[in-house]
Amino acid sequence: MSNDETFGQLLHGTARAWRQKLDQRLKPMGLSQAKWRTLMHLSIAPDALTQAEIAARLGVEEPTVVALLHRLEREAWVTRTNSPHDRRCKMVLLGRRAQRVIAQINATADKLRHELLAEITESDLKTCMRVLARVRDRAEESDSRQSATRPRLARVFAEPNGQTKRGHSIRRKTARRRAREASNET
Amino acid sequence: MSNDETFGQLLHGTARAWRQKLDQRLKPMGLSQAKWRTLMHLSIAPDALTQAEIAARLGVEEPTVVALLHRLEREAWVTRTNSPHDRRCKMVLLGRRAQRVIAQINATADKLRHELLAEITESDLKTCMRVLARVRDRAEESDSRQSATRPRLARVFAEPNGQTKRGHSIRRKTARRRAREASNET
DNA sequence: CAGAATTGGTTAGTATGCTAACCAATTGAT
DNA sequence: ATCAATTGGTTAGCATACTAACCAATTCTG
Repeated sequence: MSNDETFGQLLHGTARAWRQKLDQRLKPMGLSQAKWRTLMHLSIAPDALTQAEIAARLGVEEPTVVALLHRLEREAWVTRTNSPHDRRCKMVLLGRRAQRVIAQINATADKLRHELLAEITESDLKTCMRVLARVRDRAEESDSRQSATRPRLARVFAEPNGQTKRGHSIRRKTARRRAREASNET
Repeated sequence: MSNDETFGQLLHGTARAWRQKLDQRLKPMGLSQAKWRTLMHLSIAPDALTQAEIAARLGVEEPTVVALLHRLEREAWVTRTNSPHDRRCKMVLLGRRAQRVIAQINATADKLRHELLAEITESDLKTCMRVLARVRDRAEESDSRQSATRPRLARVFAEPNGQTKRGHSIRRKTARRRAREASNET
């Protein structure tokens, strides 16, 4: 009773501390975790992304991305243009500024990661990640059915598949399946 | 490279999914994770708590607690009164409403916890928690010194000046230690 | 004891996240 | 071809968290 009890606290506390620390490190560069993650996904993607794709990759809802991109655009990190293929879409592009410093930014995040994970055994880390993935999947399961109107959140990870002819038009469902495969979490 | 890379994502994704799920379950009762956690700490504590103590137990900053208590008070979950011993302090008390349903609320959270942690080996869980605790502690370490004005986090390190005049005045550090003991994380 | 430092609490402003409700465009089904 | 459903994006409104700046009370120090 008291031992499980702590898991939630611990999980949140750790996530919070991690985010806090990363934000602190990125701050001098005018960034935060959310912004950095967005830029990273943009820099990894072979083509420009739509907002929906960004949302999927970040694992957040679209309105969140709208606000996030507003801030990023305001600070000239990204540009948004209408897609010529689908007038509903807006393609998001890295601004020059971001392109210039992206490597440095990623290096910062990498460094922090290695710092925080130093001392952790490879095997322990694996176990931990397996547990986390399992818990996350459990938590994301629909409690019973919740029909099927809007698809739930799809987590997507950057995968360098150079195709996507129409580029911007990855279906959510497809993206989700792909993500799962690419990250062998299932 | 790609395996560590995911840890941050996984950590946040899991925490997010967990919170989301708990919020979803608590919603019918008019609660959220943050509110529930606050009520839980209040119900566990032997005496009324001050806002600073609540902040320490929740592991968040004081302004966050202010807003949180505003909402809880507005919805009649708690009452706040001035401390007779220290005119700076406000004691926070559980309202009748909360007292009545607190057990049910906790049961809901417990149930979710067991659901999400089912299938996880006792040993794996232990490992995972050990890793998380280690990572959190690493992340909370001050990078170098961070001056000395206000203590940074709620996880505070004050002087062992054991006074505690009238009992209600538990120092932050004490609160922190207590929290740790109560959840046997250390 | 007087001034300095610390502590409890608040406000203001910002960042991230969510849901609900909506419009416009595209796709699908008949 | 047309009407319904889906999808991309937005806005509005809320919840939760932070930092910075501040006031008031208490405690510490010289």
